Amino acid sequence: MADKVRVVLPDGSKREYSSGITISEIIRESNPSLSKEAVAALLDGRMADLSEKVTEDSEIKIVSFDSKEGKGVFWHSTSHLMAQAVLDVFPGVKLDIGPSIDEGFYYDFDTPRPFEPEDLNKIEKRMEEIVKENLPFVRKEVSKKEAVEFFQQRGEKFKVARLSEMEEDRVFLYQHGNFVDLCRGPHVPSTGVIKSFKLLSIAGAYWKGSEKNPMLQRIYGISFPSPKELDEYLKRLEELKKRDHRVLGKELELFSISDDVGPGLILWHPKGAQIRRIIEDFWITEHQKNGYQLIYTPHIARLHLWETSGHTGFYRENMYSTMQVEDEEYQIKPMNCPFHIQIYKSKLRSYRELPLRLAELGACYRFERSGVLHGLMRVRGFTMDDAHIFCKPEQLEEEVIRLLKFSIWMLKTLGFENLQIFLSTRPDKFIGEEQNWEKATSALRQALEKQSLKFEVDEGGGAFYGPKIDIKIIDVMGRPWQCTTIQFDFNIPERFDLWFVGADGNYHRPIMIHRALLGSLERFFGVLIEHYGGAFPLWLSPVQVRVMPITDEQNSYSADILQRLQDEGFRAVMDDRNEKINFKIREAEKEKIPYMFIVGKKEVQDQSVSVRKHKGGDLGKFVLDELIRKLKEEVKNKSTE
RNA sequence: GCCGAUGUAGCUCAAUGGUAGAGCAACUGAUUUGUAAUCAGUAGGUUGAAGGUUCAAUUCCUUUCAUCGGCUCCA
Repeated sequence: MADKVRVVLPDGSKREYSSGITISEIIRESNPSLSKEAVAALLDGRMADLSEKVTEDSEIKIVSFDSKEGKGVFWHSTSHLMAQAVLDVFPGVKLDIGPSIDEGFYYDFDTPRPFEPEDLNKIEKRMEEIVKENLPFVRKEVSKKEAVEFFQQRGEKFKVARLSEMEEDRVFLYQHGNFVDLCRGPHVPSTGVIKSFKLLSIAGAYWKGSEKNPMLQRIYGISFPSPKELDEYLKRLEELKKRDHRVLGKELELFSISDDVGPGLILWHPKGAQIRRIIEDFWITEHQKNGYQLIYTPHIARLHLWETSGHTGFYRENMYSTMQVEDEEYQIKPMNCPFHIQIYKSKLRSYRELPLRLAELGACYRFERSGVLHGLMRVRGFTMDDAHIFCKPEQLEEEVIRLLKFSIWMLKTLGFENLQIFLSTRPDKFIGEEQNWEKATSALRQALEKQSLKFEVDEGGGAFYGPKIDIKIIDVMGRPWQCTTIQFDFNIPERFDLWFVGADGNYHRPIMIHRALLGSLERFFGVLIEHYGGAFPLWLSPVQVRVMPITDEQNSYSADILQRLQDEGFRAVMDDRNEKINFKIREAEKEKIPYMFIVGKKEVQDQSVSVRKHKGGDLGKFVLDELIRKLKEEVKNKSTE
């Protein structure tokens, strides 16, 4: 081992240190301000503890809370901190694992009795004490055998079970105080770094996520380097609560779910239905412009159809039971594709007809387990904005390019600028020819690359019947939602024995693409509500203008304005109740109506309108004609401002 | 489906083993009002449902339905 090591520092400069110096010493010496930020380090690109010794020439980068990795380290360390507190407060509890997640961390425990909400306070109190003790996290390398013995002795059967599945011979233990956990690390230097945390919820979670395994108790939490950041995070949670589509759906009278009707079944109230209708009209018009033909298909079909499609096999658990009609079994549809295929099959198809694009807003019913239902986001009855494209293999790529363009344009028009694209490739279990998979997957990839779209590859994430592209939209709160899905299907054309006559006069198998752009109208509406926080842009808003006379002397003038607005095609209403203008404004603001037209004596006198914009305050007086022109422009542009 | 929590007026919430109360909303009346709540009055409940314990249950117990947070799954 050399006496001296040459180290490339985070700022790119090089320095010499005596061998065995720790990373944190180097950082503290070379850049004290960085040392405060650092939660861990990258040592030659490998995640390392700050306490790790440097014994070779190497490059050091710091990992701070600002980065994804840094957050992971910080949260993971907090989960250890919490686990210690849990063991201190509830002796006899057994440990499973406690990773960091996208937002925060959790730890799974095996407990004699479930945790109660008050337990979280007790655990938090103990955590605070441990933070004050500022215990260092110490890393120790041991053989797997030693680790097994150690945890066996402590009765940590889940740890032992997980260890026995690991392939490595050498494993790492992390200790702070009397708490020892099996862990790859790295960790923050000491418990004192974790200044600010909150335990958020308790949940049951199956061991290793499988229903066959026993259920453990999971505690979720979040932590930050400063109380201020925690505060901001909790405020964000509040904001999310306010935007919750279930809350807004009720407040704004958009939709409801009735016990008497059944869980997961949506009642669209007039205002929600109005928005849906606008989206549907938009969708229909644009599909027609884009070479789709609209169709309608029934809600039920003979069970036989679903046997042919294969759904009774691989999709059975999501299907409702059949109903008996004149000694025939009928099935309510979980998908639209078999119907669309019947339309394809209704006559002999020529290559000249391809690509054939059949589109339908089709209502589907799927059985979802009671525990997974969630407002509009996860329901049992929903409307897919579905289409099936039948094409020749050589048309694939162009078709996918068209699809991507169409989908992205539509999502952006609806207000979603940020998208995430995923390409899912062949899973282990698949049907169809391997070379077809190759062709199709490369068509998808090429289509993405030709438009220089950024995408992630989900290896093996495709359906068993074909590869796919998924597009997720990122809403205004930064959350991803799955919408568009473009899936190839090698299965169904075979099963239904689909053909077209080629230019060569021979029969050929068409390729089929399933696709949905918005996903389902229900889920998309849910996302839309949360994205806009219920304050829809003018073109979507169920009520666009509310005309509000100040006293009943202006009622007739207001009625004229209302009539004019309605004649011009606006969704306008009048509030001529015997109330103060402040009160009317307050209600209109709460209902998030985009424009309030206020008319009093002055406006009647000079035949004008005072305009107030939702959240925008008083815009001043306008001539009605000019105003109508402006608003029409705003609707036409589908402006999201 | 599983684990836990919750379920009281349209909404948000309170209360006690002795037959439920507030604010907002609704309705009625007064008020004629200038950019986020005018005042007064009236009405509103088989306390999610069913069963049990008890002299007495909204409260305790059992079952059930639904919702919420998760697990699992997905448009």
